[in-house]
Amino acid sequence: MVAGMLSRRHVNPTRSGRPRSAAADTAILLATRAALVELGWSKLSMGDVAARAGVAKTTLYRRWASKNELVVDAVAVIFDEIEIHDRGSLTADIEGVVLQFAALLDRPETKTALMAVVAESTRDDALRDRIRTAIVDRQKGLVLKGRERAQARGELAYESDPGTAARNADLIFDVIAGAVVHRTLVSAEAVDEDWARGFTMLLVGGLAAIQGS
Amino acid sequence: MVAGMLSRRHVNPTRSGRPRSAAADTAILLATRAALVELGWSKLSMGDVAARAGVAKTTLYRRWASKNELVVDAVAVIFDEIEIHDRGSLTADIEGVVLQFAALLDRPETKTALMAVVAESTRDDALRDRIRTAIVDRQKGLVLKGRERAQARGELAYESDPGTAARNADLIFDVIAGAVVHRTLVSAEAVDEDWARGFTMLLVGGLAAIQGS
DNA sequence: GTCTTTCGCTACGGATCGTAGCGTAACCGC
DNA sequence: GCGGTTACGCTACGATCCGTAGCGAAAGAC
Repeated sequence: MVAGMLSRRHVNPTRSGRPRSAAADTAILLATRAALVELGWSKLSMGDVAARAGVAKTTLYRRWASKNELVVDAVAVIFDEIEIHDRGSLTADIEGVVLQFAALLDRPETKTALMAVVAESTRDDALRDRIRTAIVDRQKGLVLKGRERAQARGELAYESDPGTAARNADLIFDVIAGAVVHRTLVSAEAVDEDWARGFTMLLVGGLAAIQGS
Repeated sequence: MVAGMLSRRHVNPTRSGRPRSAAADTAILLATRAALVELGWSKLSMGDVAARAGVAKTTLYRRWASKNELVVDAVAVIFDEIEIHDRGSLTADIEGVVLQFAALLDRPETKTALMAVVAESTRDDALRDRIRTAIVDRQKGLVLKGRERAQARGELAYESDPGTAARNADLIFDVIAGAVVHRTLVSAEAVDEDWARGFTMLLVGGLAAIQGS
């Protein structure tokens, strides 16, 4: 489990004594997400989370050093839900990922938490690293997998230079995730199938242009 | 001035008595940006801002109801700096806007504040409206202007249906702003000229594909 | 059974919030 | 000038939340 893995920082390496309650971990993370939905980020208090989870506030601080890290772990799990299925074509694959990602961002706890954590990460390097490993890197894998499939189908050319290949993957990742996030959170409009279709058309058309160069 | 305009909500409509100090307005907004750079969002306190601005804390609360609204106003001004100059081609215009936007997001106060405010806006409709009018709508104008120029040059076709025209403009806006923001804040990598060139190539290529449909 | 660690609980100092009350300062109309 | 009106700075306050410390009890490891 991701959250457990990440929260084990302050744990004693020697395996003796009373073990930590795994149930408490999941209860805390669940309570955190629930509290985010109801209260939002700024009004979320550690005491409230502890009360909801049915644990003592001190237990909470024994596992997470700050509110930021707690929220990152609480939200990271959600992003594991996205999977890239082979739908037969690059266009269909992209549309699928876009809609899945949009569905995730449609949940109140996700949108609130993700943006709040990103905001804090602009001033906290450790937090940014945590976000990178817990969320971003894993999602970038989806782009790589989708490209692989498209190349196997002959829809995309194999990039000869590994440098440009990596740069293109990063670019595509930022365009997809960025556009969906911006549409959902800043423009505050729905990512429906029509939008996904239009966006995918734009992206696939652009990919052809990039490959030509 | 935008900030002043927006902060006049609680002011008495009758024009009598001692007027509000315009200097205090600018001093407060300046202090807010400075505090954001040094402290970040979560550790920003109203008392600290007041002290930096050389005003009483009560004065601050007389003008802004919450920390959120204050920060929106403090940051909104920055986004007015972006202008879209005619650089002769659609590609050059887009690259210019991308680099300007990236330069803005490179400032510590902008990245921190923008994301924090967006995060809060996911739970606060009034705040979202404020963001929309203060920041988003104005930027969307840049897209419209750029398209107009490209159409005049013959680089883009005139959309016959006003509905699709509006949808396309929104799409392009979300793609540009979203990709730049995501690259800068989530991926945490620089938007340099190389990246801008690659992104623009992708976008312009995609636009051609969209127009064909 | 003993040892070790976590647990829940209570209590605490410190910081910040947002508001109220007061006397003073600045501008308006007469 | 001179009341009327509003903004200002200042102080003080209750309320809330933070993060930590100290305690006895519980739960496994050996």
